[in-house]
Amino acid sequence: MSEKLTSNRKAVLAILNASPTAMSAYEILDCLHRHDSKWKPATVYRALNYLIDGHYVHRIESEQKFISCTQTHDGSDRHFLICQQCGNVSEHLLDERAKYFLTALAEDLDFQLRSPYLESHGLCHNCRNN
Amino acid sequence: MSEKLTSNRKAVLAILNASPTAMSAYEILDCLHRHDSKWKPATVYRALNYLIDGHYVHRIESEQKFISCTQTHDGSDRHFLICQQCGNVSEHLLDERAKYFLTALAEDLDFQLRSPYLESHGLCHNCRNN
DNA sequence: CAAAAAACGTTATGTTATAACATTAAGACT
DNA sequence: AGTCTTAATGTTATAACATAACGTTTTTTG
Repeated sequence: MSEKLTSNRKAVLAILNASPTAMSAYEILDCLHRHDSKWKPATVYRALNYLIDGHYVHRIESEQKFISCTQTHDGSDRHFLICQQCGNVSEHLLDERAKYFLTALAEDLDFQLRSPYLESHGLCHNCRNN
Repeated sequence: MSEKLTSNRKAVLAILNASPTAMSAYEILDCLHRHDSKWKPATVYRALNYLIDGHYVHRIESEQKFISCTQTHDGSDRHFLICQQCGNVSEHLLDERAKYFLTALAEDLDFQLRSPYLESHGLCHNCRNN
């Protein structure tokens, strides 16, 4: 859990840790520029890719944004709930029943699912109740 | 079903109709340039957005690509199976059971699903059996 | 300490998508 | 048909997302 990160990677992760919403790489870059103008897109993307490989961070495919990981896991079988109103993203693990269901649903269509994964868009608890 | 399309829209749709795999807007643009150099990105995107609104075409969110629609429907409750090997995309409707399952899965996490929708990545029948 | 590997800095460029505004084409109503 | 209106298009520019390539520095390790 606590291998140590280089300062670049730590800086990028710190920004994502402080954000409940997913951020684009360039939003992260803007944030970093407040402290230091040295940052360049490639540097941010390199840090992000490392953090993603290590499951410190996830990429939300449907939004091309990044969010810090809040779960202990091996990187698969995730379920992201993305609120369309406030932008908050919550991360959950797909349970066995859900994994089975998704796998079987694909199987019925003669398709071998790579690995169960879900991104769901809608309204979070707070936004639903105004 | 058969309102008539302008020539730009017809041209873009014809290209997608001829492709079993999803195409990026710029791949479509390259195709169109073989016949006429007049095409510009904005023209292609305008046609695509119109075709998407009319459910002639879908956008595959996880790939930022476009595919022609093969189902009759109102635009919701789709399930796309995207083959990682050959790139083919097949489109299906989520049945009531699947819609219920996905909605309940979100509901258990205190989240109100916008509308059931799935993009699944894996291996299609052909690629699985080499 | 020397060699190798990993990370970083930097520049450039590739890819995806839309804003803004002028012009043309199409439909609708006397 | 003529004019008014709206829809579609052409065109230019630029925003937003992402990586290639290559040289340098730092870290690891034998």
